[in-house]
Amino acid sequence: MSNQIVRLSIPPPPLFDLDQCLYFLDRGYDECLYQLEHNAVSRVIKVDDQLIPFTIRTGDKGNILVELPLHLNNHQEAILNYTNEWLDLKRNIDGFYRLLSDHKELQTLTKQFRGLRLIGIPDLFEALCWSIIGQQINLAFAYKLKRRLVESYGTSFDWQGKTLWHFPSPEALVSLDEDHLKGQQFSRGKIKYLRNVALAFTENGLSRSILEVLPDFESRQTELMKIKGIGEWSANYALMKTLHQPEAIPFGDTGLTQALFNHGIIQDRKDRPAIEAFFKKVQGWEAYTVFYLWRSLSG
DNA sequence: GTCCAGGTCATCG
DNA sequence: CGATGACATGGA
Repeated sequence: MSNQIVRLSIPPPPLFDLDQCLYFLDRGYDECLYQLEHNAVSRVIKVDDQLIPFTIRTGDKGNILVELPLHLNNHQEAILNYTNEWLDLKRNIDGFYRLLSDHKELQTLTKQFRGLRLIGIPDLFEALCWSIIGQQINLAFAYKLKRRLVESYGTSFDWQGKTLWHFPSPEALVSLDEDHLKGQQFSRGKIKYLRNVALAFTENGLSRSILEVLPDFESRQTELMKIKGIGEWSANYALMKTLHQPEAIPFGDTGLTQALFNHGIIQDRKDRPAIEAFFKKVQGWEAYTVFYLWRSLSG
């Protein structure tokens, strides 16, 4: 009955490799918002307050296979839209590869990670909260904190023997329990900032679509930085991961400066003018460059 | 114990 | 404006 599955096959766009994307998703961190198996990833999305589970796996001939429960078949389109956003399937990244090929230090990335797409965080609220959680702590710890937040305030759906979690809603985090989160090793600062972000959504009407209507990168950045706790790094991180805004560069990011240093592009990690000068050379593909540089950190 | 980690804010000159 | 310090907490 309800455990029957529908399978959809998506032809892959040029310069796309699902295995590269899955490999990026599986860097050894304790991720709680999707579950990886061999050649597959499963998660839930929310449509009109209903949780819809699905799995993306590699099919033959490089095709992308999307699976969903038969009784939720009416949500096919929402799942496909989400998949397109999440894995950035609709973008022609020819220009990016041409640019990298011309770059002495970075051309190796086009071979190493061929077909990798900018894996996004389509939910703006989640991206902003994740940026706050990740501020100034190591990633392993950040994932631990995120799991605690999600399992305390999020929602879950059981499918195919898996419990799939969805990130908490702004409404759920507005009324978060400060002492509880303190006991879960959240700092006072992070707790306050998370609530500020939640309030921006519930009280001030912030949303992804509000942001999209704004005319340019700077106005979106300014809008996000009105929130106490969202600085330049967090705003740009969210714009990069949620809107795939090409010119979003998370300045100050330790991973980014580390990677630029590793590739011999900068000598001094605090030399912002040198970093800006480098990114001028990849104009239009800054976010993609950042993403590939991050990828280069984990082998 | 020390140093660092996918920063941000308030407070100075 | 740019510099500086406070904040907070686990992991190597």
